[in-house]
Amino acid sequence: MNRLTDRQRQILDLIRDRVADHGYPPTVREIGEAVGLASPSSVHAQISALVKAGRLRRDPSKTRALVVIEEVCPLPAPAPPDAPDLRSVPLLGAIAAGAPLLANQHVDSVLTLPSQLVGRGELFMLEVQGESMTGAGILSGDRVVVRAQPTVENGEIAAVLVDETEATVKRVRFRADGRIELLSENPDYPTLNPDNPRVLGKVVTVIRSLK
Amino acid sequence: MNRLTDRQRQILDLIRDRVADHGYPPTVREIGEAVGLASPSSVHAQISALVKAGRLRRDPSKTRALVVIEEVCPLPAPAPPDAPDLRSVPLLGAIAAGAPLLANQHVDSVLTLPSQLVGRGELFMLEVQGESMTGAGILSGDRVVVRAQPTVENGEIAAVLVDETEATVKRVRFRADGRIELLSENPDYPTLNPDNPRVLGKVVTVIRSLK
DNA sequence: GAGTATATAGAACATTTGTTCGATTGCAAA
DNA sequence: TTTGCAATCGAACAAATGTTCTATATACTC
Repeated sequence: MNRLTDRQRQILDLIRDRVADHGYPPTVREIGEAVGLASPSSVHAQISALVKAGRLRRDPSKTRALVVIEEVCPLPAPAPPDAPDLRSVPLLGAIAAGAPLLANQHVDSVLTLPSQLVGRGELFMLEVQGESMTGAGILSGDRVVVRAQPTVENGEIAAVLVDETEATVKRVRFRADGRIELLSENPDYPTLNPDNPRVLGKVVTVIRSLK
Repeated sequence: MNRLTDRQRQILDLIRDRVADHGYPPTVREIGEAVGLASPSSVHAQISALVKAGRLRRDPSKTRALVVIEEVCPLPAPAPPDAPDLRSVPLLGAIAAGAPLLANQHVDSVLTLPSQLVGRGELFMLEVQGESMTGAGILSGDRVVVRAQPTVENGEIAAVLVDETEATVKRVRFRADGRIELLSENPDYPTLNPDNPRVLGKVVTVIRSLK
């Protein structure tokens, strides 16, 4: 990622300051006045750059709706040595073809969860996209904790790799002929009969954050 | 000085919440939507009353420039410091009539969850019974993490005490006449119009363990 | 030099937003 | 009943505000 320019850093600091001082963020023109930019469009350009750099969040078509995103300290990977009954569960992003599942570059973030909740074994987390499992109470945006294991029982919900690229969460059915069916829990979505499915593991927990 | 009306208190809480949640205060219309006032002028009237009561500061001719003036009060003990970013969330069992909510005898067990997931504030957990919220992806047996707060925004899912005895999880709708409707997310279940509902808090997280 | 990218300015526009005004409703006091 | 008050709504308006477009200047590259 690119470094921020002095002016961008100045703007970021200003917003932080104003929120702390006044309780609400400044407007585009207020920022311009404070940092010496005469045109709202100039500020707008800088803001957009900051948003693209991931340092600022902006709610479109709302006024005064800027939120500074604080840098997460790079945490050299101290991987807090799981307290007695806590587990560190990595949230995996895109899963590249064939790559070892838990390679570090896939880890988006780590959540510490009690083993009471997620149990034992090798764990990882996926964010569910799409509505195909709403019937089972798994909505788009939910995160599922998966226990890595090469197979599951008939009818269990699992994370499955199809096409060697994408992981989906589906209910698994083993047919007598040895093929595997992936059932959606939503009449609008089809049942999949993938050619080379690979079971990544069993979904043991569903977690949803409500906004 | 006059006492605040329920609605005024609700608006005050809402602004506080929004600043904490989003980083910037709501607009007049957003407040109206959240507390069940259809016209910006109604909200405007309430805001003016709050300003006159000294509970709110408003910068004239600025948008979204509301600042809650906190009552100076005897800091209620600064909440036991959990580990850095972990929160201990008690699972509450039956809630007896009128008894203080977090009395120890109600605590069934405690789950340690990352504040990344559950956020700030006073938290507790309930186990959902019944199918009334399946449409929102909340199934019977799920556990919900609730942030204790005296009110929520229109349309949010909350834990509400009805009949002073039982806590239910429902979607809350504020009507203009001041009454509260509790909406189920399941056509087989009715909408409730309880007489003396008490909002216990907002549902911030849903957790399900699969067998 | 020409060409390109970046930063900024200025004007114009569409939307958001706070505010005002008049009308309506419900309710309690006279 | 009438009167007054408080709360609300709906419409309207003016100001604030985010965004877009075009233009200019500066620095850097080839």
